[in-house]
Amino acid sequence: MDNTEKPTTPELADSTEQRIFDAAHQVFVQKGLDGAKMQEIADHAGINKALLHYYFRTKEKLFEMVAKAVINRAFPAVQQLIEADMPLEQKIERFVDFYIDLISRNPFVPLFIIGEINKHPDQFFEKIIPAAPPRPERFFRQVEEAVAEGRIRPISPRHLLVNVLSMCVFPIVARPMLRIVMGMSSQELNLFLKERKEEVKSFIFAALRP
Amino acid sequence: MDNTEKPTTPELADSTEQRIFDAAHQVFVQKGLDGAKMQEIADHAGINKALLHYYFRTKEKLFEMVAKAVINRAFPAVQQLIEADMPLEQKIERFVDFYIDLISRNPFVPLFIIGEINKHPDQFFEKIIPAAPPRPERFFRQVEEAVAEGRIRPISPRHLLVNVLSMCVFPIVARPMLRIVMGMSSQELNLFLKERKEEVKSFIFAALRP
DNA sequence: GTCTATAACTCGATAGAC
DNA sequence: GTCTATCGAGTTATAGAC
Repeated sequence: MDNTEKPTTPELADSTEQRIFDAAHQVFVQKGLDGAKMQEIADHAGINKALLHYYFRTKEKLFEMVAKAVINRAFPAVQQLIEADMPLEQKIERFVDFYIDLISRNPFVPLFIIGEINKHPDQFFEKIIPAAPPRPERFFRQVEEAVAEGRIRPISPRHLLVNVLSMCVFPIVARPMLRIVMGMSSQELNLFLKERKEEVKSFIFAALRP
Repeated sequence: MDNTEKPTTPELADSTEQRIFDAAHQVFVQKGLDGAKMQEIADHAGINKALLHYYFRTKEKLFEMVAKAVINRAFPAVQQLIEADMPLEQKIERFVDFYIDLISRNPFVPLFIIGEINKHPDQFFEKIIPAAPPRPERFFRQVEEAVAEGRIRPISPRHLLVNVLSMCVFPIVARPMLRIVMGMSSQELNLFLKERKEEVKSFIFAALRP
């Protein structure tokens, strides 16, 4: 099963360049810079190794473009929602639904970002870091207001955001580890992950009761 | 700053073999099988590349030993606590404290386990998987009892365990990503992570109120 | 633009002196 | 046990024909 979302720049759709880029995206995200081989990317794209270099010069440059695309795709989606003009409770609900869907469709992406930053911090912080990182201040203010109004119990807005993120992202990313820790089969785990949206939302709202 | 816990088999402490193993542990856990280079391990250990092969034959064998050590160090600690004879509430408190400490001292370990299972599932499931994985059934029963007694509100025991795990592990593992998402400096992030133990515990107990 | 062939290089592994 | 030197496999990158 491959549920990786592939990026598509519309004007170049189905061009050789795009096919290479999509193949590289898939392979790099799953195997990382070191684990990915140019031959494997070429095979996935259905073309010859030499063409990779014709279009992208080096493996590093190709990786750099893929990594940038991944980052610039992952963060703005979150940003939009988190900055939206919407009551706090509704925002949290939508955030959980949206984010669990997003990660489920791209289960390797968070691991890719975190792992590659750990392995190649220089390249990442020099060349790839996003132009416009999310600005969660508005969300933070909404939480503070809700606390002041007594609608929710007192809580640090940052920790709330991190708690929500953690419960959405971690179980999907850590799938293989959960199987071991909880002794679940692959099917059991899939069922379990399907229940997550509702479970996470009710857990959060239970914790926020005044 | 390097806060990686290095394993030490006492009788061999400071032997060349142990120095190599410690170096390999550090490098493999941070960079994974593909990213780690034998030269780098040799440099860390302060000896020559050839000695690595003298003591451990091949890179794969060395990796295998390190991976086994990591697994057999990570899981039993969790298992003990989760199976302990202790009231649910106290168990959760201790679990959060203990686990956040453990991961803080070994921030790369969860990522290492998850990443390597994704990249080399065969090797992992054939050779490295622990003999005795955690058995969370007792914890699950305790949760069910507490629910039945009305001490806590109804909740799926599995999801509770995963929520606790997620909130403990993810923020530390995803440190570099959090810096971007929340726009924090390195110091701010350290402070933030120090507050986590108390925040997580109060969040969980708030969610469990009947 | 795309391919085949091959050069250049990286890295794990071995031989052999000490 | 430890080192230097080197080999050989696997990969990235280039040359050159079409």
